[in-house]
Amino acid sequence: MRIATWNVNSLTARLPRVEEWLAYARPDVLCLQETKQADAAFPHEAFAALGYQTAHHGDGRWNGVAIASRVGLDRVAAGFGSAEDDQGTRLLAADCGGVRVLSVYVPNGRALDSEQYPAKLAWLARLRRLLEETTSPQDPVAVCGDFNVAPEDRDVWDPAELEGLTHVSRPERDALAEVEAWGLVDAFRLVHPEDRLFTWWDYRGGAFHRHRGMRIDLILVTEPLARGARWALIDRQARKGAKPSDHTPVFVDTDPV
DNA sequence: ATGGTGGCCCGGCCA
Repeated sequence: MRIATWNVNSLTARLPRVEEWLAYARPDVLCLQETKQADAAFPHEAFAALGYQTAHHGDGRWNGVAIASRVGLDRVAAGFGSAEDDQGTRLLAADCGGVRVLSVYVPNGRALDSEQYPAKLAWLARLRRLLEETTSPQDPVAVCGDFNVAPEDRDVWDPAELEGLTHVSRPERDALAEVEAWGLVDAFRLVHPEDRLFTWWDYRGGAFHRHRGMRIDLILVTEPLARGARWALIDRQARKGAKPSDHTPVFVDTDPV
């Protein structure tokens, strides 16, 4: 089972690139973030034409998450379960081929002194509570998405240059570690221990060609999926060419063991 | 040159 995640930075702008990628990568499940669409605008038919069922949770201009699956899509759950608890349409869950899949778009945080920064930490804590409330680390669970946190120094181009900035701060990394401590491991790292393998590069300043990026898009899996992990890849091809997202997809090949 | 790029959609926010 191939499980993928991709922050597409507007599905309206990116649909041709997503269709192209689905046709050659053929993931069984693709989690999308930053669709920037309302539910009524989501292009379910384009995915259906490629053999994928889809679910979307978005309210228009900002954020928006989706799951596309060709191995079933059941028990779809949008958000954290209550309106006041679900500001921003950043979470969607579904059962796909025997795996509980979550597509998550963690708040950016903006800066360490921003009011958005503690909100980011709180969002990650709320994600852990949702996992505790709705599933078990003994079950096959994949939490996929843009975490807006680079887990370790080997996940950024230059730790010294990022000192004092968001995505690498100790509290953010601790908050991510608390989610993982529920019973998740970073599936990409089961296969690739190398440093400086990135999933996001700023559009500005030729960052992609200068290899100035971060690995902030993660597939976190429970033990049954970790045991079955055989292969993982960050597909840099999708960051090249015409009208790319600033993120590129990552996938893991695994089956529950 | 106190910027840069690209998405939303048209002035400014967001990443």
